Amino acid sequence: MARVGLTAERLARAGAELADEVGFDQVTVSALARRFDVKVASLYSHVKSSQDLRTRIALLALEEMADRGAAALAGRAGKDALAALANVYRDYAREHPGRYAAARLRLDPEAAAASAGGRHAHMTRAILRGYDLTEPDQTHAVRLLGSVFHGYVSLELGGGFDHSAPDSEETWTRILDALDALLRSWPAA
Amino acid sequence: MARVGLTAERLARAGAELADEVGFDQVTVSALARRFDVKVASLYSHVKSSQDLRTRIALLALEEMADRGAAALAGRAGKDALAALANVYRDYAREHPGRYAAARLRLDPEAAAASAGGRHAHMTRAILRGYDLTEPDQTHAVRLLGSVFHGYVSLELGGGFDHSAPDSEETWTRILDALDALLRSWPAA
DNA sequence: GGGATTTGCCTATAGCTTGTAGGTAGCTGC
DNA sequence: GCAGCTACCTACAAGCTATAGGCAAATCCC
Repeated sequence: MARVGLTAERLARAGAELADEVGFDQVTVSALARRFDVKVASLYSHVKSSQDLRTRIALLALEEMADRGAAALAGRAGKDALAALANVYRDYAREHPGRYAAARLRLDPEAAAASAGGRHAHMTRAILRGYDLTEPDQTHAVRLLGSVFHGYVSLELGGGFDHSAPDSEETWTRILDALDALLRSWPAA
Repeated sequence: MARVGLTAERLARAGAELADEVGFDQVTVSALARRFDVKVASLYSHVKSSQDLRTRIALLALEEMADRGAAALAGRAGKDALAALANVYRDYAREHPGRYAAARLRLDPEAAAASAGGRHAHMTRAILRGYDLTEPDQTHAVRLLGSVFHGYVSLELGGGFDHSAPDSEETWTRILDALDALLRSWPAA
């Protein structure tokens, strides 16, 4: 009875890979067991449920994205920082569509609190230090940026911009320009 | 053997209701059969597969949203039109979260072509007639608006803005103001 | 080193879901 | 009123989630 060395950690990582290969909603306990060449029931010693597995993958993805974001923001400010963080999200989503989908999973409050969600919000606020916004406008802007990043990436990943000109790359650049301009002259209430 | 009067149409409608009640990804052929008090296999005469059912719900939702959008846009222009269409999406998503999720389903090209997707793009372009944008900026703007609408609604629905001030209502208003301002002074390339 | 304990993976089982094949009862048209 | 179509049925196969209980490998401890 050879021991493979399963842990919740390894399962989450393998689940993340699986998600990128076959899509997040195709990640099942069964598929993961097959990948480790192990019986399904064995996984339940490490993971509470299918939902628990998904949550772990989501937390992993959020953490990875936050790490990349932090690295990208280091030493940058203003529009430079804006573009850097935006590209982190977009590139991550294109490299790891399954993980990105996982990161969009609705977490229960407890998991959300333990997640890297706070780091993400913090990074967006850091960007806004390069612009002249005070509360509550800063929060409005944080939410706008979050919406655009997530919305664009999600539509692009869904193939929404595939078959029409101009190409997505150009639009992305121009949207970042537009956001920069908007933040520099944010309209008063 | 009482006949219930199942049709693909009725199944899609009931599926949409079910989605709003329990979430789109909880919509199963089995659950729908229970709802009609009918055996599961009976549904397969009307619907090719679980995927087919989901697609029909998605098409229904896209159509409903497009109808609402068209009604809201009638007689409006400029910022008025912008806010009207934006609110259609947001309100629809809040009234019908399951249907909204369905509308985000990735459709195969054939289904996409037969969907109301074209009407949605057309409506967004109609709004931009109130602003001074020429191609390719108009397309960039269409994509930006789509991203913001979808992104914001999606984050809001996910509870992202629930536990922090200011409330989502205010942010939404200010984002629409900001988009209007941005479209009026869209930065040159 | 060897017994006790913990831990990792196992078999077995039950319930739920998707999907197919083939049968039967009810409606429709003539 | 009966022929034929259609709607719904039973039966079944296969896959996924989840739990219970068992055996063996690793680890602890003297």
